[in-house]
Amino acid sequence: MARVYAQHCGLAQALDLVGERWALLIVRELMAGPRRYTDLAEGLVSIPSNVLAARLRELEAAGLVRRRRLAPPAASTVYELTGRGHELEPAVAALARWGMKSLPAANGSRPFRAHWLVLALRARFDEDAAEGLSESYEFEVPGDALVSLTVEEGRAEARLGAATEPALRIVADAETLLAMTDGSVDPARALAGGALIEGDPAALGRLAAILPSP
Amino acid sequence: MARVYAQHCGLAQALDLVGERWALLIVRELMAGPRRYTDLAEGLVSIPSNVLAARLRELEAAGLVRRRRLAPPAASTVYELTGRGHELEPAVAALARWGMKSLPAANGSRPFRAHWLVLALRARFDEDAAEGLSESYEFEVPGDALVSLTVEEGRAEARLGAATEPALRIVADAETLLAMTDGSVDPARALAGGALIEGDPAALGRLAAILPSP
DNA sequence: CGGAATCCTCTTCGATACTG
DNA sequence: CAGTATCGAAGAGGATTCCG
Repeated sequence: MARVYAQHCGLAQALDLVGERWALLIVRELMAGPRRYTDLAEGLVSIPSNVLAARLRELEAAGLVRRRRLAPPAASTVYELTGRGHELEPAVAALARWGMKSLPAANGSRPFRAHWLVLALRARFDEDAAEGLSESYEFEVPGDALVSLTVEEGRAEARLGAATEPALRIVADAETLLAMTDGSVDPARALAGGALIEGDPAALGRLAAILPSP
Repeated sequence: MARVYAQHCGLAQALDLVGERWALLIVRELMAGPRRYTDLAEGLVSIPSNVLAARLRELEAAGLVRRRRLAPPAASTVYELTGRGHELEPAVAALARWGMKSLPAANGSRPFRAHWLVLALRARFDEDAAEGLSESYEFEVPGDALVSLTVEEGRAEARLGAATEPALRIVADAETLLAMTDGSVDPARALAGGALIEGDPAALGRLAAILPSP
């Protein structure tokens, strides 16, 4: 085993498992659900194919990722997080929350993917501000991703897919949506920039409250 | 700038700043307070000297670490976290909490340092279980570190140094203390193994409650 | 002795091309 | 679609040396 810290420290142990380059970004990709090899490559933007293959092997060996062969009609292989892999979410969200604060405003020079919204929403969500709240929101990038944030009794779940009876639907391009959830664009400015908002206008304020600026 | 992800994603941004090998472990070392170059090298156990120098330069350039020259009597340079560096603590604690779960029981084969207790205590501390509690605990490794955990109104602070009027003092070797805070050894077993416990016996139960197994 | 810079080797990464 | 193969460039690891 090469390049491990092998120290009796939880942080060092975590980094021995997911500290290598690209490893946590692969976890990010899988947080939104199972994905195929090529989807992963696309979502990771610039990962060399050999490195992706190597990391998947390592993460599988570490018990964080599982590969599964889909049933015949869709004959394809997908990768998904194991339970242990899902347990990384609080740590990944905490890192994302920290990183957001120094993220340059979206200006088109950095690539972004609509499904990254899932992590951004989880990272931004403020449990205290959402106390007692129960409603859902839907975000759509036409022709790309559909992301929903469902709050139940103050607990949030962000995932790919439609929301059931969302109080609010926001349709915009990926750049605008990511900028909104990063806090660099507020809903009013996004609206002016071409975003389409449907639903209860008051829900917009509640949404802003439970996704405070980082 | 080499090897950056440059993606519009908080996690990628965080990893661009602290994702390189050794970077987060340097943050771990500095969480317990300012340290000199040689202290860092000792606490990181096996870091090559050139890599430590390079990382410190990068972390300083990123605004996470500051170098400071001490006043004449102690004429020496120390490194310390900036405010932005301290903000990493929740993320580091979350990673440590995750990593602890798969940390092999302390068996002497992996190096450990007494001051890692500071991170271990912060990672293990359970705010919900500590609600309303106010008392402090002191951990000592004779001839090495003195660590205190101070809980005030359910909020914890772990740091190097003595506690004021601790409800409990535990004196043991580093291995035993780290194993205790990892949850792999319970206080009763530690006592049997030679740990010295002074203070209110009931405080031992309260301590175990606010540091649940990972 | 603290705080590095240097030299060298070895591994990994990044980019691209290629194959079952 | 799901990887493997190849190859140059960059970093990590280890030991040693240098400077105040």
